[in-house]
Amino acid sequence: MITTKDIAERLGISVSTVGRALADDPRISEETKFRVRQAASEMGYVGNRAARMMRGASSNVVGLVIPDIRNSFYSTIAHELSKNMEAQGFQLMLSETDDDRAVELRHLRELSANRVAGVIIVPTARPHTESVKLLRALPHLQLLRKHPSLGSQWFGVDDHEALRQATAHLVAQGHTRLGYLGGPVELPTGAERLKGFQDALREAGLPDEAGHAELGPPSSVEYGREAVRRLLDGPRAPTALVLGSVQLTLGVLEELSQEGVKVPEELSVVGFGDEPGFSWWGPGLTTIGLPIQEMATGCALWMMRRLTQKPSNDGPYTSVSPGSLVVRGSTAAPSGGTSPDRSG
Amino acid sequence: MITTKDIAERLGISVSTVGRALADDPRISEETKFRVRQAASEMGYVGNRAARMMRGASSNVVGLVIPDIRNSFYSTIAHELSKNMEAQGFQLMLSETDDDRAVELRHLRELSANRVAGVIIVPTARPHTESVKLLRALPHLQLLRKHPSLGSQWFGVDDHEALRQATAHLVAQGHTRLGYLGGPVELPTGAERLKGFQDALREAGLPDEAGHAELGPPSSVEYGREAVRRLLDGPRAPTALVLGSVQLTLGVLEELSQEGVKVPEELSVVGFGDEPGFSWWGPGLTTIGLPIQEMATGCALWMMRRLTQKPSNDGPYTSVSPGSLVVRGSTAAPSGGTSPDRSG
DNA sequence: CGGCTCTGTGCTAACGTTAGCATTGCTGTT
DNA sequence: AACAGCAATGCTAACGTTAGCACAGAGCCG
Repeated sequence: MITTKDIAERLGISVSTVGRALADDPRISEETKFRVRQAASEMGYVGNRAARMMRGASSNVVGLVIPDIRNSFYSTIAHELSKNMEAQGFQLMLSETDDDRAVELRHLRELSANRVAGVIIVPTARPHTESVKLLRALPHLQLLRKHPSLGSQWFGVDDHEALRQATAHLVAQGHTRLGYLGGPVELPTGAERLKGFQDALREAGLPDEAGHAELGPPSSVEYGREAVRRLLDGPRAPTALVLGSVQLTLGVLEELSQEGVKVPEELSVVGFGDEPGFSWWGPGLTTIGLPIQEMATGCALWMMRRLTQKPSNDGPYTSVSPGSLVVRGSTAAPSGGTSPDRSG
Repeated sequence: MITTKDIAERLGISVSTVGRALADDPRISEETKFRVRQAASEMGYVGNRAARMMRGASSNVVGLVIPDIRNSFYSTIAHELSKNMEAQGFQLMLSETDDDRAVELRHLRELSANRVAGVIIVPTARPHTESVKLLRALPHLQLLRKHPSLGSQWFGVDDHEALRQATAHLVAQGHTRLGYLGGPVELPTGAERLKGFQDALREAGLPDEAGHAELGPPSSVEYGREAVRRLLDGPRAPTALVLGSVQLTLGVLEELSQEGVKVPEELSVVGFGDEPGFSWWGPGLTTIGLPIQEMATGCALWMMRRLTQKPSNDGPYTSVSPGSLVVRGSTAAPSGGTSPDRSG
């Protein structure tokens, strides 16, 4: 690798002068600057950021720690972050945890060793103590999930309200036997979404038995397929189904198509997220649309401001984006059930 | 940040001893090792890789340079790479080019400045000269697209054969007016796919006018929508359509659903890639399935071997994965057209 | 013509880590 | 007793870059 020393030797000048010329220092004559730049370009010199960092310069890398990049939820976030950060000369280090705290810890150790400038993380359900320690030593931002022992900077969506709204939509159509399929309560998002489902039932005056919830790994398409099969084959099969994760929705849709379940006649369905394909699934999937892109952009801008501005504005920051129900054809009144007008 | 010096001072020993203890050097007594590890853990010491790299250690970061992570093609690749590399202690730096050579160059400059160990790249159509220079100074691996002035290590799919097969499938069903929608010929993949389409027609003895190709940005869903509209509204609308990119397929499917085009009665369609949603689109999308996951795994293993083994096996390496046609319901004989048996 | 400023450049130290060589006490051998 | 060998540790330099200070020469003023 070419260093400033190589350039200096070739031109018969000192490394200081080379360094200053490349930094466009006003004290260096234009002629010297020209010769240095010329030589640097010819020799293929590329500054060594590791060395620069040792002299106190900060890294231009931000770590993104997410469960799985294949989930379009997260790939959208990665894209928005990357785009916004590239414009300001920052790079993105991608770390996938697969929702495994051991993997999460290994990644955070690596990110710390590489002295990243900051970390944007979707934490696992219960991060390791060391993970928390490592994160707290860095500017960090939580995304979607919010863990109490981490910093109070958080961007997320209103999970409770989103699921409440989706469930209320079904209840308003007369459903009294509802199923919910989502992530475990150990995850803050899982807990909030389940609560939104349950609260909507309670608000409608329905008994607790009206809602049956199946909870499992939220990133597993396969689990979605299994769970919906179990739900429909069970003794009190629901007439309506609410979903609490994108991947589970994908699994459910595949399974329902394959099994030929008639939607909305036999079963009403409300999905989670709005993927390409949801609009053309069966009669069109009614689903909870989330402003992922806006959230990701906000997230990127916050981190960039935090890293480029002098006064470290570390005050608590929380941004909650509302979801919005996209009504398509997959929801209707239950075939043999109560009418939407349940005034009795 | 805690350094070895801090630990040394606290324990009243030298930095050398601390460094050796942490490296588990056999010359250091077990007792000292224990005390050093204890102190390091308590003080939250995290080794500084920048400093280590200055002493000649190589980076544990590999750059991944792709057009757009939202394309599930690429997110699958990123996932497989990340997973395989994490197991060996490597990290992934994600760079999106949006197929813009200026952005590509900026990213490669950053990756070089950060002294990444290697780069896996899906190059833009015509990378900048400096980009080529930067890449050639690093272990690098091309993915999908193959640029002649870069190294001869390449992982890709047999684009020509995949499109030839898809087109032949339609021709065998009796179609004589076919449309193709794909990326520009400037991209190696675009050129190969178009050629596969054209060669299939030629092999079937069809005249050149039998195939009409529309070429445009392969990563634009919106372009897919526009182009299919243009194609169907044109004077000699095709009875069958072959697609040459995942994103274009997504756009086409959305547009066809929305416009209520009857598939396969009015139009036969063969998609590209096999996304969730393709199976439940209309009558089920006949599509070109690609072994992305296997390819990505191979790619990761190659790079890991290249970076961890001593003899730099830089010989030319090419791995071509075949695609496979997944036949579903979106292809059939043209309604008013020639019969499959065109023996005349 | 001595001393001043100004311009352009060089010297040196420092960042955190590690490898090579030096040093200090021991123990065991002749 | 002298010395070799060994275990455990310390000292120093080096990696590439940059900031602070030093310095040489030129031009200018009194």
